[in-house]
Amino acid sequence: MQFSKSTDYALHALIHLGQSEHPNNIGIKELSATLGVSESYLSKIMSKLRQDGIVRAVPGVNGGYELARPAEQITFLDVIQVIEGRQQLFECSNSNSRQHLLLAEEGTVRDQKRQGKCECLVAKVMNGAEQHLHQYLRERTIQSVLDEAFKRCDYEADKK
Amino acid sequence: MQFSKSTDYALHALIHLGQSEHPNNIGIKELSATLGVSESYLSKIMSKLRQDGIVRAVPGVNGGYELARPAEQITFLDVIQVIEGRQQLFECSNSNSRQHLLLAEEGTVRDQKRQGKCECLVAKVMNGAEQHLHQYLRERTIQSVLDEAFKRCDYEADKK
DNA sequence: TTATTGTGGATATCGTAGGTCCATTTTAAT
DNA sequence: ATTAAAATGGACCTACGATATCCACAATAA
Ligand code: SF4
Ligand code: SF4
Repeated sequence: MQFSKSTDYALHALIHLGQSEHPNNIGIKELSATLGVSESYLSKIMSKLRQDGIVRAVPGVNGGYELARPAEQITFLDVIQVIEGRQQLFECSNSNSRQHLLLAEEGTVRDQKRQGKCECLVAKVMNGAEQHLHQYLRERTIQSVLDEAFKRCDYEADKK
Repeated sequence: MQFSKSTDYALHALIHLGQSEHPNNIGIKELSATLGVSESYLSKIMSKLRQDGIVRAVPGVNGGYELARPAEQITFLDVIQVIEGRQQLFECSNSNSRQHLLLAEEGTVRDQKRQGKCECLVAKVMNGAEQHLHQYLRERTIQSVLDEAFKRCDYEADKK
């Protein structure tokens, strides 16, 4: 149960894009050099981010990547879901077991069949956990990290 | 980013142990039949739970497993950590990159070296998320699921 | 003493994370 | 229009962990 390295890379890449003052785009070379990740691999990740509308990409001379929307509208949850996929944290694997009958919500058996969803007591706890996690990650954006970094920078400057 | 099937099995096994009225222990055969999981595999999982003091096991005739402590003292977090391990949700993979210098806490560089910990801005967000998740999972116990199941049972009985 | 039950090591399979390479396509600059 | 720079996507590779099985052995209560 860990976030993949790709998520790590994606977050750092987006932070770099967000902090950049350049008017022009940022190429994979610069990103690769900054993060210390191979161009080949990083480009796969950037490609995913583009497909999901997190960044824009332009090929050709002086091309590169830029954020597709303001950094304050790119949440950690967005990034994580693009890279890790959107499967649930917990997916029941044996809803046909004997035990299931005791824990599943009898009253909504028909709803389960209709929607393919499972609202048993175990899943309820786990899905609740997932919702909490998502809520937290929805409140953190690329911009919020940048803001904190700038704040800290100012503080360091003041000391001198 | 998903919990493993083993975690699923472990939770269900513990719920079965907790709900059982039997004075004697419950063998792997019964657990296997109830959950619909092979004896071989399930015994591995039970073994882990035993090593971490969640259940007690006794071999021999009429042996089996029982909870090592009351069900209200076995949290979801306990179970998950035993099965999934205790690695962090997020572990930085390139703290030597150029970018790291901008985000890491300059003022505590020496602390980082001493403790081997990383308190940068990205990790701060992710570790915060993990703490939230853990807090939620600490508040749910095997007993709390059983209680809800009983409550629902009574409700169903009332309707009849 | 013995039948029963859990333990742990060896082994197998399979999917996926992590990564590389290259041919192709797209674009801006000239 | 040409060309060089840059992103794209497919093929391919490797290592590792999740899932699972089997069996010899240890422990225990009847
Ligand atoms: S009780 Fe819930 S988690 Fe357990 S088998 Fe049924 S649906 Fe799955
Ligand atoms: S900023 Fe944090 S997450 Fe990023 S490389 Fe440095 S320590 Fe790792």
